[in-house]
Amino acid sequence: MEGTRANEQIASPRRAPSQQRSRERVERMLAAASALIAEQGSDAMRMGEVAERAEVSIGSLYQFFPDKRAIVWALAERYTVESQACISAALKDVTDAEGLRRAFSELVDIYYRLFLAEPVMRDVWSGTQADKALRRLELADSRANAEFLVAVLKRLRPGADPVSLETTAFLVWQMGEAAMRLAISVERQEGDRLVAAYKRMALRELLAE
Amino acid sequence: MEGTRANEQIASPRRAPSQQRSRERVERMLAAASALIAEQGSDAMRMGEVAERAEVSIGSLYQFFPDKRAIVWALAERYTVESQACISAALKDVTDAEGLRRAFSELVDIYYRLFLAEPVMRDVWSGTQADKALRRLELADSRANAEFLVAVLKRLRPGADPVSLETTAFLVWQMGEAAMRLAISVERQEGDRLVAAYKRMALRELLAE
DNA sequence: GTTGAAATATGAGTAATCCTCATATTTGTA
DNA sequence: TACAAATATGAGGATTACTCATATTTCAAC
Repeated sequence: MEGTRANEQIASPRRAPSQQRSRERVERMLAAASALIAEQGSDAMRMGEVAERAEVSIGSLYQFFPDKRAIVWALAERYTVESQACISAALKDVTDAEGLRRAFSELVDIYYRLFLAEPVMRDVWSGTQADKALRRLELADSRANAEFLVAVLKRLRPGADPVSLETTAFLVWQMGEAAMRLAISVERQEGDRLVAAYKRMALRELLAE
Repeated sequence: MEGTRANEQIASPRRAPSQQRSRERVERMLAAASALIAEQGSDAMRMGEVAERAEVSIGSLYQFFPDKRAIVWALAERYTVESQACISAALKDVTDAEGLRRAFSELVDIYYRLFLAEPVMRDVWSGTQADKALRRLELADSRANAEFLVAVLKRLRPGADPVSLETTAFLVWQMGEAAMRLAISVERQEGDRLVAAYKRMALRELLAE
């Protein structure tokens, strides 16, 4: 809302830290940013504050991050990589309906817990809705995750139209993210109910026909 | 991202225009804002630009809108009121499964067309994800809309647990909004498929048991 | 050990933007 | 006509993302 100019492209890192010293400092910057986001949200996070808390100068911050969004993006990427591995592992060996039911259910639980526990992730995920470049990246990511589901569905329903399976998987996946965002922004008890309802709804769709 | 301070409360209008002259000017301000949002998004919209295009001074703008978000919110409210009437009308007289199927399907189509046609609405709806105050308002609104669905479901499944119906309706509704946002941010053809898939999925859930 | 180039560090300063406020003008009414 | 309330104005205050000229550190080659 403030200095963000056209909100379109994500700039590439200004320079990758190559020395031990700078790598440590970049870690400190990310840790400081993470703490600040957890405390007050990425919107209220001030670059000067990040620098101060990381005990580096504002100039150093910009040496490695081209702009404010790049910091948020760097944090988001960590979660992305981590969860992709998790998803792949959970769905890799599913071969029947019962297996899908179990794996999917567990995956949803894991995500839900993650969302509840990590304020930074929560913030970053909400932010992706408004930031066009982040949104595109998130969609690409979501598609990649949906592919794991598609692979399972192809095994379960060999005759089905591939495009239709893609659509279903992508939609189910995005609905899941929306359900999580919703669940964490209401009372815990209602959130639990919503997540459970999403699970039912998604599985009904995935196992249909 | 810029001047937005703590992103918490929505300030009330500074003053309601009571004279003919000022009412017209406020209309011009809203029209200017709407045009600018359509062109470049609310994030890139500059208050100075709104004032200039509305041919009023920056001071006049702030006479009636306490801050930038208030303008977006004023525009959002118009859509909200309008669509609430539409939803109510569509679902009011539904009494059987086939009726629900038809009404719901039509409602989704209307919403989808609205999203496709109105860049301002699109922008505002994405914004609600990041802005906490707007988000709360949107959730309240969504709950109100879901109530219309609940009323229908209670008629269709008198024996069902009311809390469960509430949860289902609220979830289905929020999923719908997420599906719309998703559909309009991909290629038109894929968007159509996603909306159709959402319809199937939602109806399967609404008509289940 | 010296040297020099590349990497890194610094923070005062620039630019952009939201919003305020003291002041001036217009409107409606007694 | 007089006067208060409503409305209009725009220069300027306050923040904040981000730049850049300059200083320091690292490290490899000799």
